[in-house]
Amino acid sequence: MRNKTKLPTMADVANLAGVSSMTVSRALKPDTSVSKSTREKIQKAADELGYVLDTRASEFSSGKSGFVAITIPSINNGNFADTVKAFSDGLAEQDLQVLLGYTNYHVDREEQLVEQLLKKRPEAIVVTGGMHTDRCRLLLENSGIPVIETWDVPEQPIDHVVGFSNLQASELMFEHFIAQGHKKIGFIGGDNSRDSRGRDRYLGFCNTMEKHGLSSERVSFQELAPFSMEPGASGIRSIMKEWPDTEAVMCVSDLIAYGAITECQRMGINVPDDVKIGGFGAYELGQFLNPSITTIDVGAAQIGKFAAEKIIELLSDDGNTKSAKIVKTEPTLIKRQSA
Amino acid sequence: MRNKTKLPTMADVANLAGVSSMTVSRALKPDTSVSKSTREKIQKAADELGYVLDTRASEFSSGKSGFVAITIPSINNGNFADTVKAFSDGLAEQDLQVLLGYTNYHVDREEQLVEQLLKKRPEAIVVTGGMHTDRCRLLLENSGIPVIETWDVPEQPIDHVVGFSNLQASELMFEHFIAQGHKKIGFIGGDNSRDSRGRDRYLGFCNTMEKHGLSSERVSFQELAPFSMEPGASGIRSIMKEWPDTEAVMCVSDLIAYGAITECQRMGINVPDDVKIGGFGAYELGQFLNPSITTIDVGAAQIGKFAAEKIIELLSDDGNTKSAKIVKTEPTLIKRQSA
DNA sequence: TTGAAAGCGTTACCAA
DNA sequence: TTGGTAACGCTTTCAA
Repeated sequence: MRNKTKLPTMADVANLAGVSSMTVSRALKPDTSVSKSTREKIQKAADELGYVLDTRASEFSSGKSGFVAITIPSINNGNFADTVKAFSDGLAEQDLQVLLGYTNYHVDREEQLVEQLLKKRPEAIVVTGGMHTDRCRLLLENSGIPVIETWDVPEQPIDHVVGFSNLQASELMFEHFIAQGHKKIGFIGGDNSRDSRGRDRYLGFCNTMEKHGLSSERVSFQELAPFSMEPGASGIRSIMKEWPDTEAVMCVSDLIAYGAITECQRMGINVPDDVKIGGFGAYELGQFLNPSITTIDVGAAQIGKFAAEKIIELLSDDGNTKSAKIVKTEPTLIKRQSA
Repeated sequence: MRNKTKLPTMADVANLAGVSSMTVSRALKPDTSVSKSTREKIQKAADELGYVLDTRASEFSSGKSGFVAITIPSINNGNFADTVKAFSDGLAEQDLQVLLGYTNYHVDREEQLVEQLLKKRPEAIVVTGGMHTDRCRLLLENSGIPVIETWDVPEQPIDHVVGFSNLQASELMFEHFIAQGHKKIGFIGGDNSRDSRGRDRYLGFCNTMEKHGLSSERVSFQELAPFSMEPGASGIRSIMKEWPDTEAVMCVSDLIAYGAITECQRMGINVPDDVKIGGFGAYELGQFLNPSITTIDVGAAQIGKFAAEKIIELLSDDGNTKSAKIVKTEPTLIKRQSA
């Protein structure tokens, strides 16, 4: 019904205003040479018809799509949300829209998503991490547009990178534990096969332990469910049961850390006096909890901001200015009560 | 540089495969009559060229955009995120993409956003709430596509509605307080001028109090900052200072409730023994906190799901089936520890 | 099962 | 400052 009603086109506006559609096209954009009187005439005609520009036609005709694509693992993750927000804010001035897709941490889903997004001819594409299927890599390489991998520093980047080393980031926490004199240190993580960033955080644990001649056996891997603290609780239970003298544990995320902390409280273990618990990600909530959570701030918003800046640079670029292929952000330790 | 490289088109694939571009067009879709051998030939040619369909051209040509638009107040709100998630999940099977915009709770920003979205010719649009600028209303009315207002039940709907009465929803909490024998009941809210849903929750407070012949004076309005518990803390301080015998307070959101609870703990007031605190929104976190938060579940995901179903129905519709204009979801009280 | 021609609504380009 | 004309890459429609 409704959909059958044909919307007015530029030609309709042109007719009503008594000008050519080319003039309408110009009058509807700022900074074009149209006499004031014609412009007003056209504006009036457009308002009268309730005309709204069809950007599909406009973008198709001009060859630009006016948006950039970004894929993130999960929409329910405050960190990725921060990246996306900073990213879209950074692009807003450039009249670039952001098309967002989430992969649920699956590379296959990512491949499917990337193809879908590419079909819409974005002017650039941002993906999370450096782990892709072969076909996905190929699609990105052949896309003819700037590609930015984020949240990681892949060994073989496709094109550009804005990220940090998850390995080095997690080392910050363990060095912090060690600086406080602890030696019996543990780690609670998730399924590493699907999440290379989580894996790198674990590797950071192993590296630091090894460097200081400490054991890296105090580990618990849990099935991570979105927005659940249960894995943290199970993880700390299992670690404290097997190694009751554990002094400090880092969790792969703040939420897991919070789960571990509340479980400690339940078990009568004081955090941080008996055991120190560290998180990862610097979620907003962590500062309000009791105890507040010591964590690693990976600079999620910064990643989005830098990615946006890079894209603006690359798109305005004539191909001359060589922007740095790899931009690294600096994770920092946020010292709070829990560790 | 990269952007100058011309991507292959259907014609290129057609040439390479030795067929017409029309045949390529057909071969690339499922369920079309193309002989198996031709289809394979074309597939091979497409792969060889790294061809990816240009949906801009295809959608422009066919007149369908393949996506629906949705606007929400904030991207950082778990409830709205739930709505969006259920919404996009519901539309995924139909090959409909979701274009998301957020208004920051500003009707002016909403107007701007809606116009921007409409320029892309979505096949339907979903907005949050029933409060719009006049021009925004007009744009929506003239859009020629199904419009769905959500999260509320406006008195004068533009078109379709999937929502609930915030007023009735908040009454659930106060009736719960009263059923427990409480009479000295309060409310902590925010700036009502910008948030009609918050205002309706306050009206629910006034209504219920009046109905039971109770005073509705125990109220504190705070400046609400995103992701801050501080307003809850200030609110409860101010209420307990002026009316120390207050028995139960409902907060306009779970986060505010959590702020109020922690402040009570700081002040040596036991929740729920001394004072009961209720929230609103049923955020995932509320169940893990100590005490866990009694709250109103508004069925955020349900709203997204119903909106998606409605859109599918309306789009496949020939205009015959008259789908109900207004779908109401049922908020429920979730009884937990804090009240 | 395949192909040819005619748009879809806008902008780029050149001319007036 | 304006207008005419030719794309843009695909799908629709009709014909073979």
